[in-house]
Amino acid sequence: MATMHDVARLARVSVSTVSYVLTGARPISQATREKVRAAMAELDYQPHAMARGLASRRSRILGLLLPIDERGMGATETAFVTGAASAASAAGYHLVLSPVDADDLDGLRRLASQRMLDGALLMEVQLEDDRVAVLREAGVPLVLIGRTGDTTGLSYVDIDFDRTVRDAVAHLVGLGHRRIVYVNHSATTIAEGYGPALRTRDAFAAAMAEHGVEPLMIPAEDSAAGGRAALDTAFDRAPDLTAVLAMNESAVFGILSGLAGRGLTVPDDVSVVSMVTSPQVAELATPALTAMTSPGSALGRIAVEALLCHLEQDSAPIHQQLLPCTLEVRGSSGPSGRPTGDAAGDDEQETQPAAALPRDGGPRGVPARYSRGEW
Amino acid sequence: MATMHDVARLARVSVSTVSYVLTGARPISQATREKVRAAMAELDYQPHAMARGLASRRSRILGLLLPIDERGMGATETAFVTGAASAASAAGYHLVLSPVDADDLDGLRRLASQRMLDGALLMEVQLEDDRVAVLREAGVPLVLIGRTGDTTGLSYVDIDFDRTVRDAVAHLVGLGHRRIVYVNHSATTIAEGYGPALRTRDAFAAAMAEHGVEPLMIPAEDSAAGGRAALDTAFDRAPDLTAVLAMNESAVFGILSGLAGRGLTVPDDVSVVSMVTSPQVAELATPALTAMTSPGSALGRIAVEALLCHLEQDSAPIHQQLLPCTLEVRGSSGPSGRPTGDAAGDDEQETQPAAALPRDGGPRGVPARYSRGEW
DNA sequence: ACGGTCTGTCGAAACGCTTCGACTAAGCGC
DNA sequence: GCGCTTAGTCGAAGCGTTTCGACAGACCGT
Repeated sequence: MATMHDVARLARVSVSTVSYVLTGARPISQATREKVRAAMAELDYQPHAMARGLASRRSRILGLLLPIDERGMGATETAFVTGAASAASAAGYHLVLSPVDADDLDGLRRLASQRMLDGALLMEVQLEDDRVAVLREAGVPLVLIGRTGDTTGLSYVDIDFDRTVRDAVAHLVGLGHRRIVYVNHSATTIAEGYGPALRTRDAFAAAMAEHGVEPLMIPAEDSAAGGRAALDTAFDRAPDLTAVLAMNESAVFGILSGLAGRGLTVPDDVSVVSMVTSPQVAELATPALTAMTSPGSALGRIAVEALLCHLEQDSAPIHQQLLPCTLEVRGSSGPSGRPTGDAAGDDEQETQPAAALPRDGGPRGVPARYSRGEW
Repeated sequence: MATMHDVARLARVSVSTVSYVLTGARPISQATREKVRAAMAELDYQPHAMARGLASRRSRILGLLLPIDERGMGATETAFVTGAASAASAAGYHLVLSPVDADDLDGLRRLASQRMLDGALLMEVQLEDDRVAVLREAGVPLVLIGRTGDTTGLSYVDIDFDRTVRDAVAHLVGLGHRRIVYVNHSATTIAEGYGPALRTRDAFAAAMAEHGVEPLMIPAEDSAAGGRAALDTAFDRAPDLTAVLAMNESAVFGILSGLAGRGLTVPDDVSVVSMVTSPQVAELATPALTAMTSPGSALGRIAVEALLCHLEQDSAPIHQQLLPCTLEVRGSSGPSGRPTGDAAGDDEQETQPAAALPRDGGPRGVPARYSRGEW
């Protein structure tokens, strides 16, 4: 392997000159630069990552800290990871996958003190997450995926659950549905303070209230059986339901089969919309699921870019961004045929001032569902 | 951050002594060792990864080379990745995720010459894969996930497709099925020489022949619609079919819905077995899919361990290992009720000598399906 | 008492790069 | 023509480890 010395010798310049050609840290004349470039090409020179890292104190390695999660990653997380990896790679960085047990704070501290990571992405952030404090103390620039309860001074990217739920509810209300059941994660998951479950619960209540209809939430275990059980409960408590909004990818398949078991057709009798779902999974169902498609890989990319900003100039402002899931209408949602016969329900929607819409929301006064393509 | 110098000063020894305490490369007296340990603890010393890497010429970083694949990773690949990451982490190594376009050989060469990777795992290996040659030239120790056509001198781990198909077929034949259709990946995928599609195709033909029944393979696009289409073709060509074995996770859901559309019940009228499937996905279907569960995370772990062997002692023998998917019987397979009425079909199975079983196969002479738990 | 092997320790030279200070010319305003 | 800045280059000092050769002493058989 050729080193910088070899290049310098061949180009008849000093090592530092070669380095400056590479990094651009100081001006180098056109002529010299070309000589050096030629020498590098001839020797097939590649800078030695470790040496560069040691000297410059920057490893060009980013850490993706994922909790060791026995049940494994879902499609959304996977998309996130690959998105982050591509973005890092495109920027000339490497992404290391570090599984750290969520409560192995010592392990995390050790990892951080090895000075191998220029920065880190923290996945599956809890509302209260000690890992954040550990990494901050260790001086590791950080971007969260998800949010802690208190986000002051922290950069994060997360799904805009509020907007996502609103869009989903607007879609269903727009189709004439009034009795909509929200199937959330399990009761214990909610009790543990799992952010997405709590945020969507509240957003659902708010969105329904804005449309003047009553919210009903049912928790469900993350499984097909859990979904079926939740459906039974749902019919107990709201026999006239015409639509189900489900947070829970596994449960939604149980709901589908539960409906079929009751002799109900989707979407003619009951509409089903799945939250935070990947197209691949949505297409598995019959009919294919109308779903809020998670911005998995975009989240990954944005998180990496935000982190890189912090690295390039440490005065960079903190980056806090929410991305909504986008509605993709497939076969599992349709007009409500049954109870209420009233036109569409646009009026209720107007009662929500446009000011409540997130930054990039459509033109003022236009309800969200019209400003977003429903391909 | 404390350095080795600080530790050495505090412990009143030389830096090299500290180093020897850490690496064990030379004997150090009990007393000194404890002094040094104490100093390290007091200063909260952590070795600097880059410096160590530069001096020792070993980065303790492994690369996971995954092709940039727009349609993303499936559950099996994801499990593989997390398995590999945990194994690496447990061994004190880091795993970097390097998305490299499958035909960007220059990019790969560049990556390899940065000397950042001690070794690499190559995912989604094709039957002909130039990346292998590139990495070998660059002198990067390598373990393949999957196999090239010619595997001489190469270490790999892969799914034992042959055995997996055999076990699946044995399960169905044992249930009395005679007319079994194999739904493979798409015709173009097969034409491109995608290993798993070819290997399972051949294994299916062989397994069926051993049972004295005629094989029928239908290619299908990787989608629910593709599965439905394949099912139509299947019924055209074999109206009396009683079982479907499907390679293709997406297609299998289409097959299920296609069967329902024809008024056929699973498993009473037709049994369905899915190949290389994760439990999570299998549970989504109704009824839950009897499936060959892929050993995703075990593959990852084993691959990493094999790679580490090559690093520790470069004389290590090449490691070639196949892991079968394990049959998990759920609700989608059952006894064939319809055409043939003959007992079970054990006799045909015995014609395959046990010698063909891989290393850890059950006791000799016992058919595979009895030696494996069917929980 | 004498080489000879071990054990335990040290100092210094790498490892391959970045970066700082210094120096030389050249270009500029006045 | 004077000092001043600026462009372009060099040499050397790190960065924090590992590792090699050297060496002092202890322990051995003879």
